[in-house]
Amino acid sequence: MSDLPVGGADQTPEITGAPTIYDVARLAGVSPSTVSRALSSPGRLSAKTEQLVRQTAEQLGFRANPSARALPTGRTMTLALLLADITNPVVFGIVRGAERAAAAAGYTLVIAESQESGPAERATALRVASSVDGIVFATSRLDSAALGELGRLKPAVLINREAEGLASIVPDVDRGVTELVEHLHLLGHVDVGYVAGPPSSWVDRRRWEALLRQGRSRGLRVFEIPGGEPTLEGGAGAFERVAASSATAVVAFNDLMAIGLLRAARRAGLDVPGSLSIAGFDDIFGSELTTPTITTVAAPLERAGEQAVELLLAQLGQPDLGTRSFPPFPTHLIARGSTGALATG
Amino acid sequence: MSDLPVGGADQTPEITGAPTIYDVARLAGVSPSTVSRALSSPGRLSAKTEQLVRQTAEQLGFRANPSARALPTGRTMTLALLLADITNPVVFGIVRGAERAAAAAGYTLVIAESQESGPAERATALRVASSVDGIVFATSRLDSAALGELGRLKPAVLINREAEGLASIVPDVDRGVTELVEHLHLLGHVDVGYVAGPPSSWVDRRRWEALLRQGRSRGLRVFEIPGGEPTLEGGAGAFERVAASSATAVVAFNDLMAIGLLRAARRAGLDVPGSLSIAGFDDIFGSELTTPTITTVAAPLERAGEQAVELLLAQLGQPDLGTRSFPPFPTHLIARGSTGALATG
DNA sequence: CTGAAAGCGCTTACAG
DNA sequence: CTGAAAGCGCTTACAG
Repeated sequence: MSDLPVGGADQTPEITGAPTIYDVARLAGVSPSTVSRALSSPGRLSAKTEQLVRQTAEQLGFRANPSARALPTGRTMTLALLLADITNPVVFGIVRGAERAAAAAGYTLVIAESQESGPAERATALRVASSVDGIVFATSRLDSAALGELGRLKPAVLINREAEGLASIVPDVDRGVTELVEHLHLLGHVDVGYVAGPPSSWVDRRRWEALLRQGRSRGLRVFEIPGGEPTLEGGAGAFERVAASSATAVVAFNDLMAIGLLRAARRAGLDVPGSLSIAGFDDIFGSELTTPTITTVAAPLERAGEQAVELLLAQLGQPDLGTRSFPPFPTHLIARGSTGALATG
Repeated sequence: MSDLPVGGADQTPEITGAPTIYDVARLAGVSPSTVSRALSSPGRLSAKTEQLVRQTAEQLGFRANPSARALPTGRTMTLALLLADITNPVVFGIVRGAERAAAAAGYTLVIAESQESGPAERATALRVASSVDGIVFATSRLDSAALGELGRLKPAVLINREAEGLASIVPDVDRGVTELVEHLHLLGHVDVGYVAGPPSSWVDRRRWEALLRQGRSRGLRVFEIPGGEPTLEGGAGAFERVAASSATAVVAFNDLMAIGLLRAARRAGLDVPGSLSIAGFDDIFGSELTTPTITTVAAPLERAGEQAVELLLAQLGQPDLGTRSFPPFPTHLIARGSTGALATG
């Protein structure tokens, strides 16, 4: 693109565009292979030659062409991160963690959003697959079969999701949910509703199961309330159903829904937590801003993003790691203002 | 990567890894050049041949290798989006818009964050430059000289920033600020403080200038109050200085700071807006969640992200568009609860 | 309209 | 330790 106007006095033998290893080789008086080796397999040349080549490359402002490098090696040095919804604050931590880990390893991160649609997610994965060395699926809306197919195409790691034969980074949901259940129990709640997330969400099922299991073991009556989209609107939309239920406390699939629910409840004149306790998951930006603040089960998502990339990178080196997974990452309760004892009266 | 176990019965002449145009050519009984043409320059072959090649490619699950394509053409079909801080909700809209526009044009988007550091941003730009066809700088912390240098390396477009010789997408700050000033004026405020953002932020200066200009023309006394980081913490940290000033209303560089300020004010027992009005910029997720909700100057950031990519794409086709820019995008006031008249007494 | 051939900028056995 | 050569998978003038 940066085509310098041709025809000027040539200080250097006619270099158009970016310098190549041939330009470096000529100037350094060595062969192109030597330049390649000096730059990409340090330590395999005489220190003197390597030094000379490096200096010459530096002087010329040489930068290896990634496409040219990728062609013979088959390694693009690029990773993809697939997200269901980039505006969901829950992905921040993941994105930042993944970005950092990728950059630290010299990899570039491609981020693609599929706006909560499974088919779109698959199409995106297929589209980016050929330009990357591996894929991290965060908040995937794909079923196991589709994920398996994509996993055969490229090394892949899942976050917040498990699927046969694929490496994954998942939360230890029970840990945080146990704390949450205990918290609600101590506050005197017995009827606890779970406002469900998208049917295609793997964590939604894990959260529901954990709540059901832990709730029962504490003698709570736990039941499911249909949710809808995992958004503010989805949460608000579930309010009618929550109000119609016997629940004195509800746990929403995520904080976005919990906040939506909270706002709908307050608009309806309900006292939270006096008349209804509300809790969520993820501890997103915003959960601490509401009145009352949202009680939530948090997880180290930034760390999860980092680990997903690290696991993927390890897999690129040793394909047999394809199935291995990190131990589940811990979750914990952050008790805030939206949960409390029922106001007497 | 997906090396099928070798040695099985070969239905097709030994295809290891992904199929290439040679595999398609062999199966279709045409030359590789013909396959290439059929797939990348539709309409230049007989309809019959093109159809045949397409079907064969489909049947084989052929996907052109982007690196191999990029090598002779010099086009990577990839764009980069550089962000100062990915956790700042203000970038959501930009990211989503840019992502959508890029995908629509068949481009892949690389997203890189430089965590509010100018040098890191430059290093990142240099690093990704060789793998992309162009760069969008959103919320850049670089000075004009650095941006100019990078702009000579690759086509570039700036969002929320102007720099000599570079295309940019900037807000019409005056529009929203005029509304804001009028709003504050009507509420009876005279002493208005501006809590400044980062010195390296171009929009920070535009916001301050617009506020100063519009404020003066309405007879307000507008003055600057040192801010700090453009974060919740930065806003909270400025509270002491705000309280020590004569301001009855403050406008913060962005909503993040406005929210931080609001919370610090309330912690200090101040009535907002009874004793102090607070406004921000950007209308981020969260501004509507606080109590009171945040009055803010909003902008169509998603549209801006889209336009930035469209402008960049246009530039790739016609390099002379390098300097041209879209008209400034409109901004407008969203008056909410954090601004009001001073409580009497 | 289609094929043969050269070339994009690297890497990497293969020799020496 | 270093060079010459082939090859990665495409595209694209150049012929016909």
